[in-house]
Amino acid sequence: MPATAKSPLDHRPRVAAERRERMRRRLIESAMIVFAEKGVGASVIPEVVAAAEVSQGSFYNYFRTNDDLLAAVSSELSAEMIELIEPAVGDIADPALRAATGMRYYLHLARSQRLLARFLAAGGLRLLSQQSEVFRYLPADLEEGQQKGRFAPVPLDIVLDVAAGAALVAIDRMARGRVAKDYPEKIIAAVLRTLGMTIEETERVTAPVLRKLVPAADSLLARAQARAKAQDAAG
Amino acid sequence: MPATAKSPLDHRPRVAAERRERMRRRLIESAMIVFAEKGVGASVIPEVVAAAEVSQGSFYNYFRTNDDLLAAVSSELSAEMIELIEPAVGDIADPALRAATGMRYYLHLARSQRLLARFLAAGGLRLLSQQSEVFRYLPADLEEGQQKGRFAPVPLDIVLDVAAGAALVAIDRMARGRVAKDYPEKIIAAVLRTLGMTIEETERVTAPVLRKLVPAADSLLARAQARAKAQDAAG
Amino acid sequence: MPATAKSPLDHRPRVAAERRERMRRRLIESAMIVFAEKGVGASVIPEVVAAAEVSQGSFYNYFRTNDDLLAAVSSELSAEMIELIEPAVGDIADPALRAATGMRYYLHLARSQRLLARFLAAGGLRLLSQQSEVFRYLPADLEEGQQKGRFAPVPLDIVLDVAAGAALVAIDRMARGRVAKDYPEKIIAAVLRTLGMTIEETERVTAPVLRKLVPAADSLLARAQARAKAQDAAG
Amino acid sequence: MPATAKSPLDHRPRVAAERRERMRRRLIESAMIVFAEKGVGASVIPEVVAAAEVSQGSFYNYFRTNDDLLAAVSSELSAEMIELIEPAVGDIADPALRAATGMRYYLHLARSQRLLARFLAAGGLRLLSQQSEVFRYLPADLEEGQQKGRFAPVPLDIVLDVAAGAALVAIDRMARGRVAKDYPEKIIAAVLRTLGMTIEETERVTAPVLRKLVPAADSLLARAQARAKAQDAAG
DNA sequence: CATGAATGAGGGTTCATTCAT
DNA sequence: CATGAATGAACCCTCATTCAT
Repeated sequence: MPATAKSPLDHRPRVAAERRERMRRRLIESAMIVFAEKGVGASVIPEVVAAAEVSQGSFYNYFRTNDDLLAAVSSELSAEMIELIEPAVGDIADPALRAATGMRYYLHLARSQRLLARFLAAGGLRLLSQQSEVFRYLPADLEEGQQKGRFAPVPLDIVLDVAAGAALVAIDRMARGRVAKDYPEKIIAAVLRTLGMTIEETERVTAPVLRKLVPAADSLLARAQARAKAQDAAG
Repeated sequence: MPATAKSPLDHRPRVAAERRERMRRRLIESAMIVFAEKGVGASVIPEVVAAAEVSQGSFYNYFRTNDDLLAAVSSELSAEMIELIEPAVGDIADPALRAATGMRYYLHLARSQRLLARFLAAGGLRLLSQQSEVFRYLPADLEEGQQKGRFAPVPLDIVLDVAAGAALVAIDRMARGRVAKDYPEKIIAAVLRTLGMTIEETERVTAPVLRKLVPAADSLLARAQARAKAQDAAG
Repeated sequence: MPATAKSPLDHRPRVAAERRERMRRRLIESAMIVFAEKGVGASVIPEVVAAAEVSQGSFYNYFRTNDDLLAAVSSELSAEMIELIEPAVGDIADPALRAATGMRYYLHLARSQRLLARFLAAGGLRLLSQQSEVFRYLPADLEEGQQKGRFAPVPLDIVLDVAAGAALVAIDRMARGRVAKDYPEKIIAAVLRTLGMTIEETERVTAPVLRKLVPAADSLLARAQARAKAQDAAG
Repeated sequence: MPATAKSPLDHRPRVAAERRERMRRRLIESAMIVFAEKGVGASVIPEVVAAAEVSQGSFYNYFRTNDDLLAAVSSELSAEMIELIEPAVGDIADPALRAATGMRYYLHLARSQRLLARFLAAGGLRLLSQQSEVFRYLPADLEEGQQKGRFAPVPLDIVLDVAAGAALVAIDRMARGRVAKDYPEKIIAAVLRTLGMTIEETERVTAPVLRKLVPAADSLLARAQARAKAQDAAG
């Protein structure tokens, strides 16, 4: 068949695939909201299908278990966060500044997207492993920083544990209520001190003004946040 | 009536109260094990009554909800941990050494008592607030240390968040598998570095040999751990 | 598309709705029988699902509570009774004769349908309010009769209370055992005497031969009665 | 044993029997209140023992089933009502006046004792048979009245059914809310009309002022009513 | 594929009753 | 006899999952 052929057999599957994709995204959005509300261990399927306005039966055409759904939300979020943050930090030369900035973006994202914070806090330790996507860049940055003498020769696996824990508690705090605007910077500065940086140095690398990261309009982050807000306003 | 004659009204209620107390402890032990296995959000009552070999109905003579039970386990554990650790650190004069030693004991306890680690990890963020009993002493130690110039003038609330997060992740790691014997010391040293201590100083205050803390034979810690081991061996 | 082609979207929902309706009726039938046996305050759901040969879970797709179910049975019965009786009395000109005949039909229906009597007796005072549907026409008849001088100027609200109570006790008696064929007439005559009618007059208006009211074959009355009889024969 | 002997063996059993009797009455009081609140079909034992401040186990030393308890309350109430009403009507010569006055006292008692009304209404048809104690005198009065020509030659069993039903509905109405002071008289007048009395005659026999019947201070009626009121005021 | 009713397993809870003390 | 803990049956209800249409 020539590439230019536009038979119905070409058209129908495509629109079907698009419909399928839209439905999947609707389910994931709803799931993120429900997980954030009820916790990742809860029975969410009924609420998710209600929120997504899909039939019970259809759900199983897309996901097989609760955990499937959680994994889908989680990996989609990871990907979107990386896509937002990576371009903003990838070309920073100084590894210390790069690590600090990446973590600042991460926490500020959670701070500005309350739903994201609530979802991540709800996931807790359980998501830390899957969220490792987000921490993908940190180990390399820390090693490079250490090799370049920006950090003291401390054990980096330990620092990574502390950083993960600090992020988790920080996100939980932000999920629960408002925090000061520079709360993320203070947390990150503390983490950087575990690397042996001086207080002045930590202040310096957490000082630069960040860009405002705004999720694409059709992203999970944007859509779910919008729906959650509408819901809060209504209910 | 001679003074030595115990009236039945003195004896009967006492043995009844003792029986009741034993039953309650059996349930709490079982609950700790089941929570550690299935998570604190799960529906544990059926498994708890099975493990305790009690009838479903009996359970409700002691606890009304899952959360009641969790709170009971949690507060009993808190109390026992404090009772173990506090005598061993209470009379340390140097606040930095005191804080470091307290945290070391806390993590080593979790390291030596795998069940405890699994329970605390299962509780995650949700238990951090209730476990605050354990962190009761830390804020005061940090403030005293800061006033005495042992720590840099960093924001202590931030350090507390980082410490909590670090402990949480450390406990989770210990719950999942074996770690090096000095893993707790390395975590604590990292936390102390957030207070501006030098690396040498952090090594010094995490160096002293600790006593071996051993839970009383009739404590929740000892009994549950014993039962969990027996269970592992059997099943 | 030709006009005769029924789209699947026309057919599928219809048969689904029909199946749903059949299921609902099965449950209501079973409920009427069980309520009549065990009383309207009892826990009937397990027996109803057993009698209807449905799963427990299915029940909750149709009714949420015991009271829901009772209300459904009750209102369906009310509607069916009105549908049977109203055509037979609606066009009687004399309000006294109309009231008397309506009440006679009501009691005779209960007399010929033992299950109905048992259900109504089980409901007792609790159903009187909901059964008010059945007594919908009585107040108007009485007022009209009073205005036309057929009845003495007695307080009608009082007469209505007495009529309701008399009907209740009569139904209870018929539910418990056989009564004479003219028992309803005697009860109604007594009620009419509270309106100041003479004995001769009450005999006159309760004398006409009534049609035989027979519930439609697919009505709740007919189906439940048939099932109850089959059950009695079997058990 | 001479009548003057006062051995301990004479004293101990007596106080024991008195204690037993007091406890029994406490349980019956509580039961009357709980039945009135929750209905006679409900599970009342837990609430009754709580209200009576007795242990669960003790309950079974006094009553074996729910129905036992209900029968006890019912028969005690019957006896007390008869004891109150009978002396006030027993020596009325005219059987019509006697029947009317007896029924008036009955309804006025329920009107002034809200708890009594609520209990009787809760019992509904189920209590009518046991309450027949109360209706013990009515059949004889009616027959005597009929023989003496005070009533028309109507079937008295029918009148008794109507009277019972009227009383039931009247009591239910009084249990639910306030009614006019002469509501009982109007109901009774209507019942008397079923006996063929003229309106003027029914008014005459329901006109006499009644004594105020007041239950003895240690009666079930008085004590339960007092406790129910205290409860209402408190809760 | 979408739908939504049907299912049955499982969890939560109450309650009548028994029994050791 | 009083007590109150223990029991197990029974009830209420939710939910994941399947399947006919």
